[in-house]
Amino acid sequence: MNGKNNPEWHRNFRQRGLRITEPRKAILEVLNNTTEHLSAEEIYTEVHKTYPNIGLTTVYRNLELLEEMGIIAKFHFGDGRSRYELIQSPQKPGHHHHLICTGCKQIIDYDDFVDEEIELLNKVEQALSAAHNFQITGHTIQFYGICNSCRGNL
Amino acid sequence: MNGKNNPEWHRNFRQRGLRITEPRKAILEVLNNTTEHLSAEEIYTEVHKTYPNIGLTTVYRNLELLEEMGIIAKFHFGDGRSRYELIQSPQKPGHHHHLICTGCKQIIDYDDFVDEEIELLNKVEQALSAAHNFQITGHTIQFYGICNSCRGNL
DNA sequence: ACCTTAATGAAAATGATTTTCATTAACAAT
DNA sequence: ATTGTTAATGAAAATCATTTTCATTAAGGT
Repeated sequence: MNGKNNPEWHRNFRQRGLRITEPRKAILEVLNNTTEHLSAEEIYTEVHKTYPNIGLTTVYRNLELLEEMGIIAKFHFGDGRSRYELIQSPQKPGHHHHLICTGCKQIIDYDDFVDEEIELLNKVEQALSAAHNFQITGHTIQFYGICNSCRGNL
Repeated sequence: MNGKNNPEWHRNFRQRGLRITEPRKAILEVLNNTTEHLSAEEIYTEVHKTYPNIGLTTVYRNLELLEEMGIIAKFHFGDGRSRYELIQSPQKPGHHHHLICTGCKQIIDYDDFVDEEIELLNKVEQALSAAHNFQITGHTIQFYGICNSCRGNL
């Protein structure tokens, strides 16, 4: 059901003594096949189609797990719910950032200038590490705005 | 009680037909005198000391209002509650970004490299505006990491 | 001092996420 | 293949931040 990359996370899980379960397979399956930034409930709804027994709690629990394993990233786009994205998605560009329409809430992945952004981020990261004695683990860059069609609706 | 900058927001409010009320004065007073990034409840608690009649609802309502008036900014630092900061704070550097410790949740305002960051952000902003036909209204840059003492606690 | 109505506060409602707990099912050992 | 251990699950209840409702209060123009 989800091709050759199975072994990868299987091994990853087993090393930690974690089990390969149907809900886990189904959740990763959904994440693997979307270009969107799904919320827990949206993932639940999607998984539910092929695995009707799934519980929303299980989705939450596994998203938390996957996040701390570094397999998915959790985002806050200002709509009051967390959204999740596979860090290595077959459906997406590599390192990208997000552009959010505050009107219709659509989220656009962009990677124009990301190289430059990352270069600067690295520089800032080093400066901050040194100045504040932090071990930097991640960053967030987002742009907010109003898309073309939402502007029309004003 | 809060010096010479009163007239400023008073005028601002009155122009919109909004009233100058005790709760509003008290909330702005608190925001004016902190270097922290307070949540609604923290603001409520603080205001409550000098104005015990304040309601949490009123705090939320006014924070929303102040945000849409462009007087305060609302942030999400990943601890599940919104946090607020005066955009022009007498207690803070001008345009700054945030460094968050995921251990103890402390938030550090930094402005090293902010000029460079902003320069790049402007460039990206223009590119994104053009490419996606967006009218960009804001951005978020944050770094996450683990501070020195939290690293010790691991 | 009076009126109009914006603003408030308390309580209830909502919505996302977490916790609890009894049941189920992975999978290591047999 | 069968079994035993215990990680994982699902349902229901609990929690927590935020929003809504609605009757009351108080700004501030008259």
